[in-house]
Amino acid sequence: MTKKHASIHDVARAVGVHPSTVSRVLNARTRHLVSPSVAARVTAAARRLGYTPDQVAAGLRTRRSSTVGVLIPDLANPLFPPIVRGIESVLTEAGYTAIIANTDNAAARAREALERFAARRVDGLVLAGVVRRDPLLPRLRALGVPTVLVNRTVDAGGIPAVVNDDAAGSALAVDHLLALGHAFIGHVAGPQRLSTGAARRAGFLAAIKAAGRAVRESAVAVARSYETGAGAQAGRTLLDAHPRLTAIVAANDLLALGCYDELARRGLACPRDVSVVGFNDMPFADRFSPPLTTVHIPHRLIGVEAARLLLEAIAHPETPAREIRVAPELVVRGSTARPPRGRR
Amino acid sequence: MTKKHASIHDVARAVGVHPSTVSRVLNARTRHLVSPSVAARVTAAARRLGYTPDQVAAGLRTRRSSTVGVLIPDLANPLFPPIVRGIESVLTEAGYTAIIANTDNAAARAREALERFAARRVDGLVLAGVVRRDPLLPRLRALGVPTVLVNRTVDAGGIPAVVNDDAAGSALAVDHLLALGHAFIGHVAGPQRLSTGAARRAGFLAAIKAAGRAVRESAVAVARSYETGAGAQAGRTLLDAHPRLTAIVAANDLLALGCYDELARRGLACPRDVSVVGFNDMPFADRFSPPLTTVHIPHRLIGVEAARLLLEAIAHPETPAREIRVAPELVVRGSTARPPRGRR
DNA sequence: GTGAAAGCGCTAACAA
DNA sequence: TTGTTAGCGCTTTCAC
Repeated sequence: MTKKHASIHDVARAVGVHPSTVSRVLNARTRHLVSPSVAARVTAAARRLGYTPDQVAAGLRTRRSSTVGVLIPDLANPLFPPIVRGIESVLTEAGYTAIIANTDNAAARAREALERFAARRVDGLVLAGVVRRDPLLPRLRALGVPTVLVNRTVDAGGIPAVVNDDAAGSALAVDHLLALGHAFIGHVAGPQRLSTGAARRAGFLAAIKAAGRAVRESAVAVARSYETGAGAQAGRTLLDAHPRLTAIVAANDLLALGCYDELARRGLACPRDVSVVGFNDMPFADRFSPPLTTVHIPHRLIGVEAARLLLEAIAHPETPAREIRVAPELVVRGSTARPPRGRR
Repeated sequence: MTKKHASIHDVARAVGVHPSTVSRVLNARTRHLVSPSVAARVTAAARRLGYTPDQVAAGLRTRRSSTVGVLIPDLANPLFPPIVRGIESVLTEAGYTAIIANTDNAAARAREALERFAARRVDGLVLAGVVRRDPLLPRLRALGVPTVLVNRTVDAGGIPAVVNDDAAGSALAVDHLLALGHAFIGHVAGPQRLSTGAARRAGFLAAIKAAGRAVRESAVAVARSYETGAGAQAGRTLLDAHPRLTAIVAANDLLALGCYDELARRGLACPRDVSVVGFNDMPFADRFSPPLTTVHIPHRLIGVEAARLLLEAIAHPETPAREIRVAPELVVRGSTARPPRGRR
């Protein structure tokens, strides 16, 4: 807060009019209630005095903070900036200010952040990092703040959400590999406590089945986290169990990168020996070696839709929750090719 | 803002005590003024009623919003998330909430964001995207809000700033190339209206000179922006003018990537024919093809230092501005090698 | 150690 | 069309 902002009172005195009149002029919804000449003088005085309405004080009175809390796991994870920008763009447009907090996937930090949001009386909440059975749920319900989930969702339902169509994404990856002639495809799955991990895994299995292939549960290795190291380890498990595997669908790009590492460690070439498909299409995935074939998710759009849903929920709190599922697209690059001869 | 938060008044009534007493208990600085027994009952009632102090209302009274505005060009630029996280971590620790706004390098959007910050009565400002002669400067001064610059700085001085030691970074890159035996090194410079572009360019020239080599201004091509395409174009200019160049220092990693592209277009191999050094060490630079040798900047640390400086400025507004320069490090990877035979 | 009262800057209901 | 008044939830000075 700075030295001394001019107040509505200062403007009123300068014009020789009552403060409420100034308020009326400044508020678009009530400006027509004041005579044009006075309005003009008020506007002029406000500009001359460098008057900036105190939005916080206004919020105290109107009981709306014009503020939205955005909870994400980690801003430095390349997945989230586009989502946040999408959210922010529509929120700003609507006169809201987004407040961002990182949880680093720690439940305790998420809880603290939620309490800070509550202390600021946010008008709404966007949660980008929930787990399927999120411990925050009861507190959320108690708070009664309009909330939208984005990117990941919860098992319970009842909260509006905007997510990628993960099953469709897995199918895109599997069908691409099948079309290339791969007969034996493995899956490096993400953590199953996350909706993305579970949905991509289920989608993978369903797509294999839909193609009339044998579904072997052992062709799926679950990674402990969405990080490169975990991907390498899961890749190793998979390849140890099935040396004749010719393709891997990874549940995200980092896991795919881990698979790259494990393949290199074994002296296997990608895509010559084993094809790899990622998930997310993170920035610069086209610069990897080899350039990564991956399922592109329109992250910014997901953020935009989430913010719109939230504005809706704020305006009409009783509207039943709905889930928006956004369609992903396959981006074919250099990490997939036909399987080696004799392994089709 | 949600349905009905319990207020300090509710707590007071529950305990049968005056609201001011509740306030005293809740405020660490005045708690000792109230008897232990009453304090205990107040605390219990507050917890039972689920009372969360309204930080906004408190701010109205104390004239401190406990809020800091952070202005960045683009959150989706991998440079900024680590800086923001660094800022946020120390600000949160100190009880402040960061509000982020993106400018997309548009002066008009920066101005709007600044006004929104002013309307929220932020206690401080962190600006990450200033240009050397920033048009925001006069308005900033008028606002009188404690401000810290980060990552880039302005020519005028007088505002505390935390930046990378760009000259030192350029020297690191040049010396590395010289040590490898390169005799003719070019520079793809960043936009000169940005302090980083100017400082890295100056540092490059100075390092060449310090090594006793001829300084040719024409060995520098200035890119229009810090984007891949601009890097490719500048690289082309450079290589057209000096086909015998064996190494390029790029003013950031994206420009380096552009150089990769231009080299590929010419059928030149990196690092066999031409070595390339980047600047920033962006995430996954080690995954590029070839893995990028680059000047690592401790972005998170820079954010941390900036926030500390801001807290200092908020606490002691009259402290003279100082600039903190953080030391970069060279990370040698696969994009640099000895020059081709006959070109040393 | 506790209560009373004023007021931060604004909006909104009611009067004139 | 304009003025009056009350109060959002909190902190702080002053009395007791």
